[in-house]
Amino acid sequence: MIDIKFLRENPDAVKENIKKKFQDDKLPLVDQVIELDTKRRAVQAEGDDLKANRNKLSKQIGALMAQGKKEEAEEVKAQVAADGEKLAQLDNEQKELEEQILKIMMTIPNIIDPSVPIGKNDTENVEVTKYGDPVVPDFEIPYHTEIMERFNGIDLDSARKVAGNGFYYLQGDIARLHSAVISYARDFMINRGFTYCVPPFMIRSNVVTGVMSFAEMDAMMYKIEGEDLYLIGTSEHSMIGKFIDTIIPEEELPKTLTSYSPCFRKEKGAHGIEERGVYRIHQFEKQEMIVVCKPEDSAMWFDKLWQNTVDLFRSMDIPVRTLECCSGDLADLKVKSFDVEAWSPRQKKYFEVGSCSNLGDAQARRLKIRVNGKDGKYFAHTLNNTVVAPPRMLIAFLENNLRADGSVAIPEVLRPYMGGMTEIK
RNA sequence: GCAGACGUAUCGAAGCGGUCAUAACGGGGCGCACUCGAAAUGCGUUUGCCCUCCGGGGCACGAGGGUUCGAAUCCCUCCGUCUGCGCCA
Repeated sequence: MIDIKFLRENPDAVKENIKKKFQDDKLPLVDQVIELDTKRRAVQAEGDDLKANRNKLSKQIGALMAQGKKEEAEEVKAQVAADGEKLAQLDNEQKELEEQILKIMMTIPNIIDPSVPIGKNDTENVEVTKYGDPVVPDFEIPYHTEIMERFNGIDLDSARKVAGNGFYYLQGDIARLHSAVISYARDFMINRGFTYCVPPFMIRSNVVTGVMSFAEMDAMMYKIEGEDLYLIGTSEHSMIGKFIDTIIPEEELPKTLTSYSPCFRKEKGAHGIEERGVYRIHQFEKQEMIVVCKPEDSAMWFDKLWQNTVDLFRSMDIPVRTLECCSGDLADLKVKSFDVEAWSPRQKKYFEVGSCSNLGDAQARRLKIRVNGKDGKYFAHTLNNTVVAPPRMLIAFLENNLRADGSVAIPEVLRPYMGGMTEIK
C-alpha cells in the first residue's frame, strides 16, 4: 500500500506506475481516491469543529452543575443535543469515506523500482545470471516421482485417499533427505548471521490482510472454520506479522530472521494442482528468510537475500539462474522481485524454486511497523526470500544428482544430515 | 474448557461519570547543574495518529459497539494477561 499523501502529491507518477504494470483499468481509481480524500478531509474538518464546540459546552455543563445552576445547565444541554444528529451523520460519513479510500488504496500497486523491466506477464521476465553448467546427461532422467518410487520414497495413492490430490507421503531415505535439506538450509542461514525462528502456523485475518493482497488471499489461504484463523501460506506471513503495531528502535535494525514452517496453499487459479508429483501441492515445508530494515538498506538486502539462495543451491552443485520479474508479473505489494530457478536436466529448462521480494514500506504501512529514528519515526522496509522449499528442491536435487546406475549422489554438505550416507540406492 | 481478577506513557501504578491525560506518585532513560571524575542531590525532559486558513482543532486509557450533554470510569461483545480447577503432548 502506498502513502495517500504521496498519491495526492504525485498522481501522475502513480498513474505512470499503473500503466507500467499494464493495469490500465485501475487508472480511474487515482482521481477517484483523490476526490474521496478531499471530501474526507472536509468532512473531518466540519466534524472536528462540532466536536470542539461540544467539548467546550460539555465543560460548561460540568461547571454549571457544580455550582448547582440546574436550569442553565439544561439550556446548554439542549444546545449540544441540537448538533448531535449532524455530528453522528458526519462521523458516519467520514468512516464510510475512510473505508472506501482504504479499499481503493489496497488495490493501487506499490511503486516499482526503476530497475524493473517492463513486461506484460511471466513470459517477459528477464534472466539475470546463470550459475553452474546446466548439464544434460546422456542417460534419460525419469519424472521425479518415478525416481522417488524406485526408492519407495513417495506414496501419492494413500495421500489422495487420506487428504486428496495435492498431498503426499514421503518415506524412507527420501523423507530423510527432505528433512536433511531443511536442517542444512537452517544451519546455512544461521551461519550467515540470521536468527532461527519457529513461528505460529496459523494467523489472524488482520495479519493476513496486512501481508498480502486480496487476490492472493483468496487464491492461497485456508481458513479455519469457526475461528478467526488462517493456515499460513508461508512463514513470511507470521514472521512479518511478528512486528505488527510495533515501533522498533533504529539501532535494532536490521532484523534478519530465518524461519521454518509447513506452508498451506489452496493453489486456486491459473495452474491449479493438476501437475503430477510434488511440484505444486497444498502442503509443503519451507525454510524462509525475512529482513526488516531501514529504507536506504533494502536494495542492498535484496541482493544479499537472493544471493543466499543461489549459494545454497550451488553448495549442493545444482545449477541455478536468477530471473527478474517484469512489471506486469510483479505482485501489487512488491517493489522488485527475483525468482531463483533450478536446472531441470529432464525438462532441459529452469524452474522456480524460490522467490525473493522487496516490499518497500507497503507491508510496514499496512501492519504499522515503524522505526524510531533520530529524525522521527518512519515505516520500515520488509523483504522475504525462500531459502529452500524441499519438495520442489527435491525435484531439482534428484534430477541433478541421479547417476546412470540409478543411484542418487548425496553431496558432501548434506551427508552429516543423512547419517553419513554418500548415496541413495 | 470453567471460574475469578486484571489490561492506563519506557516500566510499576493512581484515577472508578465533568475540575484526570503531553496522564498524580514512584522507577528507568536522556539533558543540565554541582564534582577533578563518579555516586548522591537538585532542576528540566521523556506517547502516537489525523486535519489545519499554521492561530489552532480533533482522536486514542487492550479493540469494537452502546448508554450519556459529557465515558479511563457504567453496560455489551471480542482479544490478551494472571490465578485456581479441569483437560492434554
